[in-house]
Amino acid sequence: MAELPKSYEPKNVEKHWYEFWLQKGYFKAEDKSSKPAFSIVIPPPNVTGVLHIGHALNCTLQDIIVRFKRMQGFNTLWLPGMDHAGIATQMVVEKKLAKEGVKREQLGREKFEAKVWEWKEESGGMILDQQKRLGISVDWERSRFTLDEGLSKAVRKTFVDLYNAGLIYKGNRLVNWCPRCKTAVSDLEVKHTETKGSLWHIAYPLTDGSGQLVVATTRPETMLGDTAVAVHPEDERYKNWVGKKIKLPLVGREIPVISDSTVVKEFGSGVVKITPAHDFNDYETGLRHKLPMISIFDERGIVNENGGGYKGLKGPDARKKVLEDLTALGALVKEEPHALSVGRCDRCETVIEPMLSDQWFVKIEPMAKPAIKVVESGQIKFVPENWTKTYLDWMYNIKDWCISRQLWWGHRIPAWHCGDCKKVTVQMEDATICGHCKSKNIKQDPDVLDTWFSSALWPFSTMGWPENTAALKTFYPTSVLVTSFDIIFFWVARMIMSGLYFMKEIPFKTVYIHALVRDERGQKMSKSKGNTVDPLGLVEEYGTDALRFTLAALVASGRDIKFNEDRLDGYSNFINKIWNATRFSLTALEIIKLDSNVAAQNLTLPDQYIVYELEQTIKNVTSALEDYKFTEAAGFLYKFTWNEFCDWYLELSKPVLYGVDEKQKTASGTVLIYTLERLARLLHPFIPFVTEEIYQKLPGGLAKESIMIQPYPTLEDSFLKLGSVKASEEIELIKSIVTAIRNIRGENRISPAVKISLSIACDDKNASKALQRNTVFITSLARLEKIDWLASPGDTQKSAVSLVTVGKIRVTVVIPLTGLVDFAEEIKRVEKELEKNRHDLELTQRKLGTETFIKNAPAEIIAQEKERQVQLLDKQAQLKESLSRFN
RNA sequence: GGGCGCUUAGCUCAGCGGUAGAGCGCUUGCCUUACAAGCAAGAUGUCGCAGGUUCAAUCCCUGCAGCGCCCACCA
Repeated sequence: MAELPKSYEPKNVEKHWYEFWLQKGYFKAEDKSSKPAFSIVIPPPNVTGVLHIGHALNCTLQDIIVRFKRMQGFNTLWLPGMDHAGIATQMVVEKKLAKEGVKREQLGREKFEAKVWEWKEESGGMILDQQKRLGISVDWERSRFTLDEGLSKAVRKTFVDLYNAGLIYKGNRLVNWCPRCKTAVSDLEVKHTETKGSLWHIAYPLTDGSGQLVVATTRPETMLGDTAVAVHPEDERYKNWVGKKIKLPLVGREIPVISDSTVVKEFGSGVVKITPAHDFNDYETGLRHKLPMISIFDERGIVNENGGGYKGLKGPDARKKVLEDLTALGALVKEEPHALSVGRCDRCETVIEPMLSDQWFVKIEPMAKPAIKVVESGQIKFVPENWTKTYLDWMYNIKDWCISRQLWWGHRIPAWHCGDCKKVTVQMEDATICGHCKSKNIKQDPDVLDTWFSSALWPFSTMGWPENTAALKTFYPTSVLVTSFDIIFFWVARMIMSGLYFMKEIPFKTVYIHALVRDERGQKMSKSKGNTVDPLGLVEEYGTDALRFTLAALVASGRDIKFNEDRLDGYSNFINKIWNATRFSLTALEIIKLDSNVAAQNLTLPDQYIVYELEQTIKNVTSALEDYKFTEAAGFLYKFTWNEFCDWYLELSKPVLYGVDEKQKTASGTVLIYTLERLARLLHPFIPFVTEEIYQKLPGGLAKESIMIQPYPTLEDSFLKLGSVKASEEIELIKSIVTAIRNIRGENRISPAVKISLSIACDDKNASKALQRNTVFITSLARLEKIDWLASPGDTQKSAVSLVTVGKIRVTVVIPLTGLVDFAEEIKRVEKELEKNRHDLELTQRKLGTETFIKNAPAEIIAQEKERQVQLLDKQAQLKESLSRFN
């Protein structure tokens, strides 16, 4: 057998195995199969850039699930792809062009689009490489891009169908407008941030000269577009003013005083200026009162001709000038500090300006209703559950969705405007004549669709919809969607709505929502903050497996994961630990033979114990994974691997493997390798590379072509019959004895090189026999010369004595200390134990002394407490006696 | 203004009705022929604060405080 390196070197193996898997086609799913289907569609990353650690988390979790299901025998599809990410990508390319001194307008639409495609190839390639490094087992041949021909067709069909159903309409509405991106954005793309501002009180004179009304506003420049002033209908102060007219200062326009119940009397002066074209509240008020709506800004946020003398000024400059002029007029009554929330563009952080413009909308309510129902009824489940409420609350209050964007990168809206009859033609095919008047004087709508419009179709558009494909039949609805909470509204909700509308079926049965990864101070990672953690850097340093295991172990956190490299460091040691356990096992194989028909009677106690523990681990890990409890599953695996298999079993197996009993050697060696093989399979979904490497090193006959196509270990495995609970319990006793001896050795600083002799007395005959049969394990692990088995402790002069109890069995370990140590250490050790004993005993006795406890607690608990008391008293007596001997 | 989380060992985090766990860090001793990225032993916690429910509370309930997130048109 070839020598294995002393430490695991991921770099040498990861690339190799990934290519091997690809070449073998293991990631491919079957459109038709006798196996049950399991499917996941990947949340497509934006083509804009490199993956961050959040993607790594997202991919890792999905890959764990997918590999687990694949091994369980499902026809498993994990469908990959990328999102064209309209606004984000356009911005990136615009920035890149700006560096070359080019504006997109100079290039023109077509050339600009070509540039984006160019860039998409480059950036998309990088993402692919990154994903591969993470080991994701997606079916690459099914990879989709939201601007693919097929998906574009799906988008068109969706648009046309919804339009024909009256669920898409075009309207001149007040929308969120980003003056920098020069496009409308949806409500979700506006981020509100608390900002310090002012509340300015401005005097508006009445036209009849009977006085003035003072309005309060945070945006004085918008007065240029005021078309009314409103007061509350029951506000006694202003009752008589309603119906009168005001002469708007600076502008000179006459506007009415109206009454509207949305006005809050207590706020400011109780008088509100109404600017329907630049404020969402005012817009509503304007509609109710049929007020004129005057836009005063152009698409760049600069005052237009409606702003009179202020034309050409940018928002902030206009404000300054308006305030100056008002002051000069004496109309500025006062200015007070006022905190307000300012909406900013999600992408570029520019302050959003509500603007009137022609946009396309989805009438969302008819689609929302069924989408609410399927979640309320539990047809779609959120994990963790509490996200259900978040989802539903948003859905109950959902508003029409503005889907048009004034961008060049994206799905062009399939609508053609007629220059003659002015009507709109909406259809699948590119139109050449007007569908109404047959005129050829038509032009396609210049706008593109919101990126999320195409993402909403992802679970079925990627499988070939609108064609009725075999893939759809087999894999839709998908099994689970894995994503983070920040896109529940953007994406999850819309997929549910469109899935139900177009497929008449839910898009996925479970939505697993995971945390967001933040930096070690809890800040959201972003490029601008420079606090991003590059997963590839971590992969380079620690290996993919270590990163994956760490992410799985950390994911249980509530809402966010503060990424901490120390944890990664710890788990990378874990990978190395497994590697070395393998090295040991394989070395052992050089001296023993494998026997697939290993006879139960040749098994050692440790063999029976480890198989039993393996069985428990299979049970625990499988059930944790079924429930998406990744952290728990990782924990079970970690404990079994390190604390049972390595710390105890491997050590226990040494005296056997290096011993003389050939039958035992064969049996033990076989159990060792078989357990390792099952453990590798159990671990594979989490750490695919090292487990494949290990698997491939296993002796012939045991290792098949690849670990990733082997079954996930189950309780049906006949090997597990070799396990025994009783053996596990006996090993527990041995562990306790060994630990007690080590404790005495350690505290007394008895050199590990010194082999000591001691005596052990056990009060239980059967246990005593069992222990004696297994003496070798105790002497080996505790580094003993020999053990005298006694019926009772006997003479304990100048000895360290330790009472070990497991269940009802009491074992006394007596270690003669003569000539070995200074007794002062042993006295300290005993006193320390006595102190703890005192404390525990007090707690127990207090409990047992409480009448209500005896009366109300379950018998089981009382018995347990009594047992504890007996043990503690025993121990106390022993400790006291020990002390007295040294005095 | 509504909603949701979080607060556990020095740090990063699990756990969750019966006397607290992991990794890193720390102390002591070990190159014991798988692993010094290791082994063994050990120290460290009024489980945010105050009430309540319970025989029993870190865990359930209420209130409070601190931190964070999401949603919301109070100009």
